[in-house]
Amino acid sequence: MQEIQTGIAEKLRLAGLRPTRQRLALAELLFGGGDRHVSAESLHREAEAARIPVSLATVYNTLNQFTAAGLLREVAIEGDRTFFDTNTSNHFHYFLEEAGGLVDIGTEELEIKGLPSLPKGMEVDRIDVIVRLRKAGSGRA
Amino acid sequence: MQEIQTGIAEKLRLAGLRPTRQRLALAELLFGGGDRHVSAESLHREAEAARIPVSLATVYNTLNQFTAAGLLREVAIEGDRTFFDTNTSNHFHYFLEEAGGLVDIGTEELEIKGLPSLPKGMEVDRIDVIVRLRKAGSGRA
DNA sequence: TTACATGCAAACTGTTTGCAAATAT
DNA sequence: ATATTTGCAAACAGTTTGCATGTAA
Repeated sequence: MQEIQTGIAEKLRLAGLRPTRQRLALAELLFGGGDRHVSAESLHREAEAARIPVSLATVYNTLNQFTAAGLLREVAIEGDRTFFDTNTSNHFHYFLEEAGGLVDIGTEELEIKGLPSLPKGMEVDRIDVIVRLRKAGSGRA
Repeated sequence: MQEIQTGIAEKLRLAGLRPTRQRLALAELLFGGGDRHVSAESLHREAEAARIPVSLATVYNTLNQFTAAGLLREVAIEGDRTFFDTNTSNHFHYFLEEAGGLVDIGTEELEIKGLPSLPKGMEVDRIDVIVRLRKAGSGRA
């Protein structure tokens, strides 16, 4: 674990990003608590609710910048919106199909084995695992 | 050829879809050979190249209908386009980051263990695994 | 002061949809 | 004959971008 609030401006600086009002506020929302999964829309709504004036475009830009800087991770979910995860370490997800929500699965709990030999000249960048859950009894296709 | 087409028409009928010219042609492209990964755009281009007149809207509709009918499977890749896989059985994917391509990993080769207890009232619908590959030596972030 | 960040609106991309014409049964 | 499907273009949603204004260093 690292330092918490004071570290945010520093964190941005280290990432080569000026700690502006908007970025600080968004970073606070994102990294102030525990691990989070957000979309641009959801974060924007949250900012509005917190009386932080930020345009949606800036939220998009900020999320992309944070991702490029390694502060966030993009989660591949099919469908329209893009999700960002504040937990950038290696871990996997439950995806709640009805609700559309994401929940972390701790890395240590899940293990992948038997990865066959890779196409030559290739190496693993990372592995995304999404366990899709549905209400028990919704039956199968 | 008649052989194949007849089987495909049957397949569509069983799925509750009228075997129209366009659907037959697209189904032929999709299911005529081995397993395939397509996007609406790529399939549309392929159809044009094969002198099959189909509008892009119909390609979209058809892919969605085939997916709803269980003939295709949607693959979750972050980014703009949606991919469809003709292999609907349980299996996983390599994603070639530079090229943007998908390659199957046979199920039996890969194994997931240690799935923790699920949130109550939930059951696993399916598990998506995407092993992201990059050119060896592209270094890490 | 000066380069960078923000906000707005317009632009863009992939995808969906309304409706008239065409087609399958 | 009748319900479905097609194609086109317009509509849409999410996201990106150009440019004038504001702000951090």
